[in-house]
Amino acid sequence: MTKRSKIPSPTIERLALYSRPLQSFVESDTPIVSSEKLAELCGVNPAQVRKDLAYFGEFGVRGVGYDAQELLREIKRILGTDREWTICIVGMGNLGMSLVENDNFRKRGYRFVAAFDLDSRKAGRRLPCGLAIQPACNIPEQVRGLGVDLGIITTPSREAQRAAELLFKANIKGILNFSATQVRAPECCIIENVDLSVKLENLVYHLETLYKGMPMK
Amino acid sequence: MTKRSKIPSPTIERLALYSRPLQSFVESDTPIVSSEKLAELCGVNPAQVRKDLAYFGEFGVRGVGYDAQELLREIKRILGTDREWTICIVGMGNLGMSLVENDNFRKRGYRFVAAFDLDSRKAGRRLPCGLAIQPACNIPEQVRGLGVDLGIITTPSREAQRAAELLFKANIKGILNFSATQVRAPECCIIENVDLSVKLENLVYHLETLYKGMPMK
DNA sequence: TCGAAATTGTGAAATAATGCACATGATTTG
DNA sequence: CAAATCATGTGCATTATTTCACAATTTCGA
Repeated sequence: MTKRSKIPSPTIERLALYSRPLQSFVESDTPIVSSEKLAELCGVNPAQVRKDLAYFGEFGVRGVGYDAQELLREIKRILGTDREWTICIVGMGNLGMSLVENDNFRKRGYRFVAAFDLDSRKAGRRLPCGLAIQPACNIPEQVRGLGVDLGIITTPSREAQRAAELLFKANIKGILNFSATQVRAPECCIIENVDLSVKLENLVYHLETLYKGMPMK
Repeated sequence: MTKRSKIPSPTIERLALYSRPLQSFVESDTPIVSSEKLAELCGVNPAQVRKDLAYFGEFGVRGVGYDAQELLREIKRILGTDREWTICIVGMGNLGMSLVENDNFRKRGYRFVAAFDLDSRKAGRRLPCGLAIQPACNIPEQVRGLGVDLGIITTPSREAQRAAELLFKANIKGILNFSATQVRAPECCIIENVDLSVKLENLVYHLETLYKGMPMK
């Protein structure tokens, strides 16, 4: 299940976070940025920024700061986002449809190359992006054939595991799962779960405790 | 013994996670559930489940397990999801539209009561759920008037802060921010950020290191 | 050229979170 | 009714993560 790594996983999450303001700095021709500035914009501690980067090398200049463009390039190289990744998506409900059209993904180098739905009546419908919805039974063949890198699951919970199995069959290596169920996966496939209502529940808990005057994190 | 003073925030996140399978158990008339079973379904350690619950009380029976229905009720009470929460959403692009229609939210007791867009040309358009899109300038008055609990931001990054300011003006207490920028907020408003491409980047990093034969989590 | 200011990189301390292991209490079985 | 079994609750050791604090390095101005 879990092997050893010396890189804390919160560090990876934050590297992605840092890249947002860095992109802005590059676009606005701000050549140099300090760990303090970056930390402020990302809501973290400056020492944290430096330590996160230190896991991978020395990218800054003491007394000066970091070259925004260079640091951004390094972070992209570290994360693996310096190349295009292809994605297929299973479950073309409202959420699925919106993700396929999502500009942020495209801008960051992700490209949707196939869209599936378990309900074969949706098959054939053409999406604004040009893709046509395919029946889920096509997944193994299509995904293998296209050499798709990542899968996104946006089916209802009860169908998530079935969608996942089809993706495993296609030998996919990573899945972003938006359904509310945990998917059981073989060793060779990495699953990242994003349960949107969990996020809302977090918010609600904090508001509740705040209102009740209880101490909170 | 209920000691609410120092609740780890991962615990809160997991409580929400536990409620999913618990709901299924209740629906399928499975009255008793063990920490081991629950842990397995959520991909965590059984001791973790017990410890998480122990922060809030003793809900199980030694040698037996937990009453699914009762535990679910308790978790909902703890999280504050035992009542309806009203939501307004700002940014009616693809993502915003899909969230408004999202069934999961409705099932969990969240209700959208207003939808806004900064582009006033979208105003007046009626959504499938019955709401009509309003211009963002209406936020302060409308949100206050309706006593909305939570805000969701689904605008492009560059407009996120502006959307947030309008929500602050309406005295909103919590915001779920889907844009790729960190929003600066006053003390009195809690922000939860959900950057979807950060999730993808995590996945990509793990795949990269896997491919390169590097040790990983 | 020197000293002050700025800012990184990092060892070590502090804090936080997890998981083990076992005492405890419930239930079942022979 | 005793023994075996099961599963919770929890003290404590372990592991993970964050933050501090300061030496090292660069820049700038007098």
